[in-house]
This record gives sequence, C-alpha cells and structure tokens, in this order.
Amino acid sequence: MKKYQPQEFEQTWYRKWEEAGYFTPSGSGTPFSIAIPPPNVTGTLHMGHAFQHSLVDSLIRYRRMKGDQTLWQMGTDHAGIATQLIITEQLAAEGIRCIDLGRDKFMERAWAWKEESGGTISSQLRRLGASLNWETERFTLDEGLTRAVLEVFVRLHEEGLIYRGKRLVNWDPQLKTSISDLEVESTEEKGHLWHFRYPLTDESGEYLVVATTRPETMLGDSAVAVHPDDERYTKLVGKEVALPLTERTIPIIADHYVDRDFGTGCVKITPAHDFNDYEVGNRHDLAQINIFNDDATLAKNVPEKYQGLDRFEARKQVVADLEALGLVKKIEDHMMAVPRGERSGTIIEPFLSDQWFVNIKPLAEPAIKAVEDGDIVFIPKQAENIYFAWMRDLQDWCISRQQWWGHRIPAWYDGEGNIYVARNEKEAREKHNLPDDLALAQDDDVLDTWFSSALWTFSTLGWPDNTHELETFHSTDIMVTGHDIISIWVSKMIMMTLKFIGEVPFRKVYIHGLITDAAGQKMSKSKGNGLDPMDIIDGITIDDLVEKRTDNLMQPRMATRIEKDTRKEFPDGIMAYGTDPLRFTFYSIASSARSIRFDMKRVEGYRNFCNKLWNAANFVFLNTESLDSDSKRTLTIADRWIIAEFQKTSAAVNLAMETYRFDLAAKALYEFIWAEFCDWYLELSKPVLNSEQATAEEKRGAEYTLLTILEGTLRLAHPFLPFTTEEIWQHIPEAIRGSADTVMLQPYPEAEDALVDEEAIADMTWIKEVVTGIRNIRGEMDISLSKPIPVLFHNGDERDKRLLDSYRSLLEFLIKPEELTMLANDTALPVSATHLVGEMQMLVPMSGLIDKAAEIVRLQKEIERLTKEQKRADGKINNPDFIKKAPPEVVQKERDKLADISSAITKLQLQKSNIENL
RNA sequence: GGGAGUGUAGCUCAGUUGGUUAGAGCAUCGCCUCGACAAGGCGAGGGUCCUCGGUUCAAAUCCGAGCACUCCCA
Repeated sequence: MKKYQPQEFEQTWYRKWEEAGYFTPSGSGTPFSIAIPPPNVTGTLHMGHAFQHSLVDSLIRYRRMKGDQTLWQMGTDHAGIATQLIITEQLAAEGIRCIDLGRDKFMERAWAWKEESGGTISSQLRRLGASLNWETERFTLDEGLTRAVLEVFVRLHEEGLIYRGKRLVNWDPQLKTSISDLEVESTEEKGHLWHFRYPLTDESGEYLVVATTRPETMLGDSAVAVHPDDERYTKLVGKEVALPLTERTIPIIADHYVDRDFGTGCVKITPAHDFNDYEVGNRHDLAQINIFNDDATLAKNVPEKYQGLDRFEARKQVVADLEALGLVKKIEDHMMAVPRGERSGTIIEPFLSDQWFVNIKPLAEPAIKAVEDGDIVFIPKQAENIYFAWMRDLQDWCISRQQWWGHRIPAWYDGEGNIYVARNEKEAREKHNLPDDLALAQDDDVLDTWFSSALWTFSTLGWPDNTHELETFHSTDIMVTGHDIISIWVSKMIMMTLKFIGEVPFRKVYIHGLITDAAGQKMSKSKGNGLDPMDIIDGITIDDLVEKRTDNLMQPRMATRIEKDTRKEFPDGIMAYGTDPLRFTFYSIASSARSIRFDMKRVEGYRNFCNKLWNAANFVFLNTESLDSDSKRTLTIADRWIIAEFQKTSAAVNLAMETYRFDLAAKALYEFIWAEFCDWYLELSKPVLNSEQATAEEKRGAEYTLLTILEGTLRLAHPFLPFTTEEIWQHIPEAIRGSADTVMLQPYPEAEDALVDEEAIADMTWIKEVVTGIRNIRGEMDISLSKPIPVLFHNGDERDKRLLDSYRSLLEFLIKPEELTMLANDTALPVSATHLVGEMQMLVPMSGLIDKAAEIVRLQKEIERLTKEQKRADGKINNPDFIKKAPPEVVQKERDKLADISSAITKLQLQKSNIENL
C-alpha cells in the first residue's frame, strides 16, 4: 500500500457497495430503520446535512453489522416555494412570465428541472458514504406519496379537522402566497416611531396621540385602545375619534393588551394588518378593514388618492398628508423587529385571506402524551422542553399556499361557491351526487410542503397500502435532526402518524447541535462564512472559495469584507482531506452542546489519524507476509495485553453507540488505535518479529495478533471510517478475515470478557512505567536514543525482579540501555538521575551524562508536586469526620496514597542531597 | 419581556452515579531522520474548572445568587 490518499479509493468503494446491493435491507434480523429527513430537492449538501447524515450512517452501519435488517430510507421533498422561485427566475431570464406560460406548462418545466438538477444532493450523499437504500428512493410529489397526501387531506376534512376560512396569515407580497410562521425571520432593523394626533369627535378640540411604526396602516384602523386601568384615559373610553385622512370615526376601547408605558399608552388598532390587533378586534367585534391587494399595493378600501400606491409610497404620502394637517406630533428613531420572508427577503404582511387550515388541538393532545409517556424519547432529554413548549401553544396550521408546484388541494367549487372535497373530481361528483354537467373548478392552491413531509415515515413505506415494508419497518427507530426542526416537522410527524397509523413515527429523536463557523457564527450565504462539505473532501483553492462565497450575494456590498475574512482564515484555500477525516471530525464534535464550532484544524488532525491507521496497517502487512497456517502459536505479554485492550475498546464503542455518544466512540477508537496499538503494541511486536531469539511460535503469535487486532479494529471503526477501513480490510489475508467481499457486512466486534487478561494488563502497566520513566530522564537530559545509557534498578521487590527478568529483552529494545542491572538492596548507589516505579528506584548514573543542575531542578519539581499531594492526603487522613463518614475503601485508598507519596519524597530528597553534595 | 443553553489550558472541547495527580486534540518549547508513519517519534511547559455563597467528611460535578456570552419565542 502506498501513501494514504482517500481520493483514490473512496468513490470506487461506494460504487461497488451500491452495485452489490449492500444498502438494501437483508437477512432476518431485527428490523432497524431510519427515515432520512428529506433534503430539499433544490438544495445542496450543507455542513448541517453532512453532520447529520454522518451520524445516521454510523448508526445504520453499526446496526447492519450487528445483524439487523437495516433500512435507511432515502427521499427528497419538493420544496414548494424554493423550487417555484427557481423556475420563475429561470423563466424571467428568458423573458417569460409565469402567468403567460400557464400552470400546466410551468409544471412541465418544473418537473424537467427536477429530473435534471434534483440529483445534486443524492450524488453528494454518495460522496459522504451514506449507506442509504436508493432502490426505494421517494419524492414527496411522486405518485405514491401524493396518494397518501390526498387520503390524509380527505379524511381530516371528513372529520372536520381541515377547514377553509378567512384568517390573518403571513403573506409574502412578492411571492403572493401565504407562508408559515417558521418561514418568517425577524430581523432587528432601524425604523421610526411616528406619533400621530387623532382628534376626538366631541368638539372638545382634544386629541389622542397614537404611536406607530407603520403609518400607512392607519388607513385600516378600526379603533384606538387604551389600558382599562389607565386613569389618564378612563373618561375617554366609549368616545370616538375622527380617523384622519378618512371619512371614518372609530371608537376608543379599553383592552388589557395595551402596554401603558409604551409610547403614549394609546394604541391604534388595525385588525386586518396586525396579529395582536386581530385578537383585539375579535374581542371587541371591530371591523376588519383590509387595505392591501395581494401585492401590498393599496386596495379600494382606502381613499382614492392612495389606491394603487405601493405600501412604502403610501407610507410617505400618509406622513406627508398628516404633516400638512398638523397631526404629526413627533418622529423618533426606533429599533424594531421586521419580519422578512425566508425565501424572498421581502417584508411580510399579516394579510386577511381565504385559506385552508388544520385544526391542530385534537391532533396535538395524543402527540404530547406520546412524549410524556416515553413512547418517544428525546436525546438529549432537555429537547423535550422545546417540543412541549411548542405543542402546548399551537395555532391552527395554515396549509394552503398560493403556488403551483406542490400537491394541489383536492377541493372543487361549483358556481355558487359550494366546496366539495374528495380524492378526485369523479369521486367528488359521486360523493355529493352532482350532475355530470355541473361545472366544477378545482382549488388553485397547493399544500404546504410540510404537509407531505409530516407523513414521511409511513408514506415512504407505501401507505395507504398495507405493505410489507410498512409492516416491517414502521415505527422507525430514530429520527436524527436539528432542534430548529422540532416545531416545523418533528411535531407534525408525531401528530399525523399517531392519527393515521396509530403508532409513533419513531421511538427516539436525536437532536444534534448547530454547526457554526470557527467564531461561533451561524453559517449563511449572506454572511459569507459558509463551508461546503464537498470542499473539505475535495479541496478548493482560495480564489475559488472567495468566488463561491461572494457570488450572487443579496447584499453585494458585503463582498469586500467576505473576501478579506476568507483570505485571512484560509490563506491557502482548503486541502483535499477526504470523506473519512471529515466524518470522523463530525463524530468527535457530536456532543450535546447546542452549537458546535467547526474547526478545520480538527479535520486535519483526523486526516493525520487516518494516515496513522493506514501506516500501521502497512506495517502489519509488511511484517506478516510470511504468515503460515501452522496453528502453534505463543502469545507474548504484549499480544495478550493488546487483545485485552481491544476488548475494552470494543465495549466502550458499543456502549457509546447504544447511548448515542458519537464523540465517546470516536475518542475510544482514536486512543486505542494511536496510543495503544501504534505507540505500544507495534513497537513491542518489533523485537519479536525481528529478533533471532524469538521462537517461531512467538513470531506466529505476533503475526497472528497483529492481523487479528487490525482486522477487528477495522470492523470496529467501519461505521465511522467506512472507506478507509474497507480499503485496508481488503488487504487482510482471507485466512484471517474470511472470504467475504466487504467489511461492511462483517459482524461488529463485541467485547469478550474472557480475553481481558488482567495479569497481562498489570505487567504491561509496569513495563510502560519503567519505559516512560527512563524516557523522561532521557528527554529532560537531552540524551538521544542513539546514545546507550546504563540503567540501574534498586530496591525492587520480588515482583519487580521477576518482571525485569521476564521482559528484559522488551525493555532493552524500548529503552536502548547500555545495560539493565538489578542491584542488591544493600548496594551503595552511584550519584544518579532517578525515577521511581512504586517502591523501586530506577537510576541513570550521572558520570558524564547528566547535568547536575538540571537533575536537581527535575527532582525539586517532582518533590514539590508530591509534597502538594501529600499535604492534601494528610489533611484528609487527619480529619476525623473523613475517617468516620467516608466509605472505608476511599479511606484506605487515601492512606495507601499517603504512604506511597511519603516514601517517594524521602527517596527523592535523599537523591537530591546526594547530588547537591557531589 | 418569556424560555433554554453555555462558561474547564493560548484555541476547540471531553470530564458518566460527588472521591481522578482535572484530561485530549491543536498551538507552544526542547530533543530525534531509529526500516510503518515528519500528515511522524520521544519528552516538557501551560488550569482562580466564570464569581460569590451554600450542602457535604469530600464539589469542575449538587443547590442558590450574580456576571458574561449564545440561541429560541414574543
């Protein structure tokens, strides 16, 4: 094997796996299924996706190797508004208006675009190594899912849970459609607070001052409200004011909604254009005066001179006209939350219109109960609060959108405005006994994309048909998603699935954190701080990265700053790290924190880790070429020890996966592979493999252990590093790994307690301490490994002597001493650099080698450290309460520690004075 | 305003049921090309565990208050 170059094998392996059908559920094990949160068909893979899908893929690969019948259901959603925008923009570029093209032609265009460009995210998921089942890939607009959508709509309507009504909704005047609360983003923006005088009609000449951030809406005012307890205004309640610029008079009402301390304590009430005012209006039975057309120009409900003006033009005009009448008291600067459409960026209007709604309360109750009862468990547990908070304060869900791309609402109207809901027009006629010649027109609107997504876990499995897949894989086992999606999607899936399947959509919800840039900022196009996972896998030059970040910005003036920041953060662009290092980074940072800073340095670190594994494998293969089938093998201490460590690591990784602690799984693997297998075991195998003294049985034992542990490690690491492990695994001799074609279907390692050889572990601990002690002296004294040094052992007990005898050749290999000598206890000691291993003292005589001053400093440092410890332990032991109340084993531990420390200090002090007296 | 979260080494983060000498990676410093690996090896330095109180024999860990930052909802 040559250098570690993930690009050389990653895509090849994915193709082979997919062609071989390894992603398809197989076997007769326990079903385990996960539905992918459907990526938006217009989308590309962003860091959040890459993170999320990396986590899921490890779960899926883990369960698959455990023998489960595993399904990771693939699919995409049609992203109603986003797709419609793309097609509209494309058409606009060709000089075509949608209305001119017509609905049918538009849909053809959209489908053509979907077929051609909708696959970007699929190919990116393949690059990520995601072992999705492509064979049953679904799309929210495909035939089966559409059937599910119609079925749900009709049944909910029959039960009265879907209704049509005129309500205030969030309206995007640019896209001319309703949008959901969650598609509205509030941004703090500079504005003004205008104070207007509204004269009373009682000829007193008095007036009320109202403050507003949106002057144009005054044309739709229905009342002025004051707080009922506000003594300033009590006597005015029930009187009227003349609404300036109009012919109307409006009442002064009292309502608790009013904040007495804000502005003048008088609030203009515009029920048709503000959500709070809408509520107030309902309480007081006020007129709802809609002053806007669907594009936010002023409608015929306002005086003629304002009709047809754009809302911002109208604002200027209203202010100017009031100014002329002397009715503007003052204008203040004011910071306020401005609602903008997520897609269009335009300011959203609360707007009265006819829409379809789901009556959510009856659906929410069982959904809340499912989580309360633990039928669905959130990980981490705190995320349930987000869910409950949302579910207990639900408004009816507006599900209609004034768009073309989506599921058209299955409702038909006759000429008199009667509504017939059915799965299709034919059924509508049959159901309602309508004559064939009665003209019916289908509702023009489509359903919110989330309506179809809410059915995702069961519609993708074939519902409303009672399929084998549905039977086998529903409920799914876990949903992995971000906390921002709990309200918009998770909650809706729970409600709909309980309603129509009678079981939970998933038993667990794993909520992961949000990936931010290195400074903790949310990644976004407008901030120009986004990273494309593909650029981390494939690399990108700095110029291309700048181009990508500054291209097509909503605010082009940001480009200069974005370029500067980007060049500063990535002066050389981004290296091609490969998929596995990126994936391993995601596992390592997958803690329970709500936001996760992404640091490219860590990718580099895990690329180095993959490289380390690669080189270790290379070493193993180079040294096991002579492996024969002779089963006579002797295992050395090192072999027995690494086998034991492997069991412990397997246990740790399995536990981590069962508890969704991806970071702990990654950590356990990292430490085992680098710190145990590479740093110690490979080194310890060298003297056996190369020495003339080692027996053939020992050599075979080492070769066998090298290969089996490497092979086991590859299986253990496969869910996290699928490509690298597969590539290496293929080089393992079949005698060890068997003749199967892929590591991804091999059994997942589980710890075998019988192989945890405590004696080997204890002996290895001793060996490591001895070696590390001598290395410490070498390091501190700057003695190169190429310079042999005499090493003396003193005051060793029987065990020390036995261990030194047994492992002399190992120690000689690692320490590179001139000689290793165990001194008799009464031997006079030469002046030496010293290190303690328990009671035993290790000495490196100073003659010519050791710098006197340096050794004194080293000893002093060690004495100080121990003295501090001694004080602490001493304090505890001398505390009667501690002796009395702490558990005996803790007390004993403390006594032992104190004894050890005291004896060590004595020895070190003696050493120090010896050297000082030299 | 309501709710939630976070605060541990220069940076990014682990730290499980309270008992660890408080750890890792990166960065820093010193030494090393020794036949797996310089994308490396060996060694070292670096901490007011945000602050103040409380509970406890014992607190990074549990409780209270405060400070700072972040997010969500108004």
